[in-house]
Amino acid sequence: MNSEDSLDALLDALVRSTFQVTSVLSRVGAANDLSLTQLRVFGILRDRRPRMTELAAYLGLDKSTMSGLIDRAERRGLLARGKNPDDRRIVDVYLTPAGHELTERLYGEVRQILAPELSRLRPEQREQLLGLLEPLLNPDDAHGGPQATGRKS
Amino acid sequence: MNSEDSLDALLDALVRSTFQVTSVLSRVGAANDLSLTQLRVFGILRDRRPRMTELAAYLGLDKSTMSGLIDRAERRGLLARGKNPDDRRIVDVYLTPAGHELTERLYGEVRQILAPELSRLRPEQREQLLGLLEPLLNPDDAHGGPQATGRKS
DNA sequence: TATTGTTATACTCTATAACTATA
DNA sequence: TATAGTTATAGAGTATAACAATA
Repeated sequence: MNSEDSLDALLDALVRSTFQVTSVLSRVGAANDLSLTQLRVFGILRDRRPRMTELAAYLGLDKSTMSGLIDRAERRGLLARGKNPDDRRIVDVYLTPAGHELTERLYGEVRQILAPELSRLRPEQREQLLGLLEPLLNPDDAHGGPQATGRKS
Repeated sequence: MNSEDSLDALLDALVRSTFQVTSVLSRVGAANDLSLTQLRVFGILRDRRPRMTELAAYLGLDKSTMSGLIDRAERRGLLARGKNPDDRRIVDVYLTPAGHELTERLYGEVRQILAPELSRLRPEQREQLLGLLEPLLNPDDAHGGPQATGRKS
């Protein structure tokens, strides 16, 4: 069946490109003693200040795993724990200035590595790719309209 | 600069969809006591019989890490080590029948999870996406021609 | 001597279970 | 009682260094 084959081929390409990008992220992280998971934590913390449980849920990790992860990064001065005055059980997490700097630097490195590949796409192709990735980014979207809806470039 | 912005947006989408797919792969792996790395090993072994060093190089891991990884999977009867008669230093690795079965089953599960999202793309959009991922899959391509070159559906 | 792979060691990542503090 | 987070523990993943076997 043709539709099945096309799905298989796409799935395969998707998985392989996923490993490709993951490999870049790991490499950049490792060069700075950060695991992929920590890189992800830093990415989330770029514009948020979640509590431990939220972070764990978002990453699909146990809260005890989060404790260790945050411990190690905190010990390096890259992020900090804050107390919530309303509910003193809650601990929220945020990047220190050093953590912010590092995060932006790492994103820059990733960008430098991937930009050459992506530059092989013409601008309108990049726009296309961005749109086609949409279903993966919002898995539970009500998929009524065409994919060109709410995004104003 | 507009071209810069479009690159940033695409990079961001690419990283996020990477984490999305990774999350699916991890979940499916974890449900069968396989790490992401082992899943990757199994994916490679699906149609190859590499030696330890090749495998390590391909995954970007140290050979000592490979030893442990292969040890644990071998202990479960999912893959095996073979001796090379030409050069007795070489150890090559291959899936056992049980390993093959498991691998195909896992790929099926991944497919079942991702298919609904990808089905939101029309067939010609899937074809498009497949083509647009090409630059990521072959990072060192001489990028002379259009991306529709050597792949025959 | 150089290469292939394993072993010893140390650290990170991860989950489960038991715990403390707060609500 | 229930929730937020930490700690204790154990196993997997990882790299570095030292090693054995083969070339």
